[in-house]
Amino acid sequence: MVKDNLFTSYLKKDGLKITNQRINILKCIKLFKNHFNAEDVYEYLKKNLKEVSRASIYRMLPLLKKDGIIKEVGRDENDKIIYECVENVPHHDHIVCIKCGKIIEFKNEKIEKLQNDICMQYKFKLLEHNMELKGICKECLKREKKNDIN
Amino acid sequence: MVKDNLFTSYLKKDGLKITNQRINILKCIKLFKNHFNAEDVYEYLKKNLKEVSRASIYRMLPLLKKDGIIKEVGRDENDKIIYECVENVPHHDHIVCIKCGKIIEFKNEKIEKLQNDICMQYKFKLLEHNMELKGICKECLKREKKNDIN
DNA sequence: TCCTTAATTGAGAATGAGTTTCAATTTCAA
DNA sequence: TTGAAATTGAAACTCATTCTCAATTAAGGA
Repeated sequence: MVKDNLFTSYLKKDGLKITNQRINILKCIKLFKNHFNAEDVYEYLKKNLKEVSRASIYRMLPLLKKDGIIKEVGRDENDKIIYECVENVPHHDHIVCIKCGKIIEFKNEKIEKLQNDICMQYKFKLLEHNMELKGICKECLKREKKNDIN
Repeated sequence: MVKDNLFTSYLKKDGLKITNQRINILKCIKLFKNHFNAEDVYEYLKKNLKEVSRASIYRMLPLLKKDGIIKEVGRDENDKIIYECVENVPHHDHIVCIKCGKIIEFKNEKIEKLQNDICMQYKFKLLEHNMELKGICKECLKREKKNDIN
């Protein structure tokens, strides 16, 4: 038997049964202020004496993604899916340096507006977007120029 | 011994030995006008009597990606990495319906301009960008409304 | 052309993230 | 309280990708 609380409403709305495992997974992902993967959830719950099987976690994350609670943001170096909790991580886009890996976060209202316009034009209801600019940062450009004096 | 041709220049530039396998892989990916994965390359070469081992293909694709010949554009339903050959697929962005999977391709000059401005501002040399808008298409919205009359 | 050596290849084994199976457990509506 | 249906977890499984290593090959110098 699980008491009613903030976390149950999502489960109920989605027609999912309220189990301790699901509540614990939900509580856990709300704690991550940054990116996380399935293993992070497993480890966190294990350390905090709320063991949940990996199977349940791997079953839950795609559901949470489908419902927009979390967002898939890529893969890490071990090919694990990286997630972020939407309400914990305010929306932003990324500029990534392909040389040194530096990441700059930014937000541009004009682009967001244009994205909305485009979706209107195609009669799409826009729910989210991902934008990643890839290039070379100031420092790496400097380094490259130096090395060109061969 | 492999004759010099259009495909060898890239390999030479990168300090890679010119092998028939590499030439065949290069020829193959230049033929794909759309997305492809490692298995597509393997199957194509097999059918065309130019068998190359999967190992060689899986070794080659990350090199081609690193050098900007091909681009990683996501994962398919079997979790295979999807690539596209940069010079074969003119630049565009995507609107994806999260309900039915429909993909619309578009290009917006204003957004491209703004992306450039942003990179200038952060002193980044912009090389490429990925933008994906996710939402619900007209048809799926209609279907949803219909089903709401419960 | 012939050698040498270092890179490359391919077959098959290994890896590992994620999925599935199924018996046992739990939820929850009646 | 009860029972159908959903959920769980341990372990087996899947399968894309990577690794291993012996055999082959490219390429530069003699």
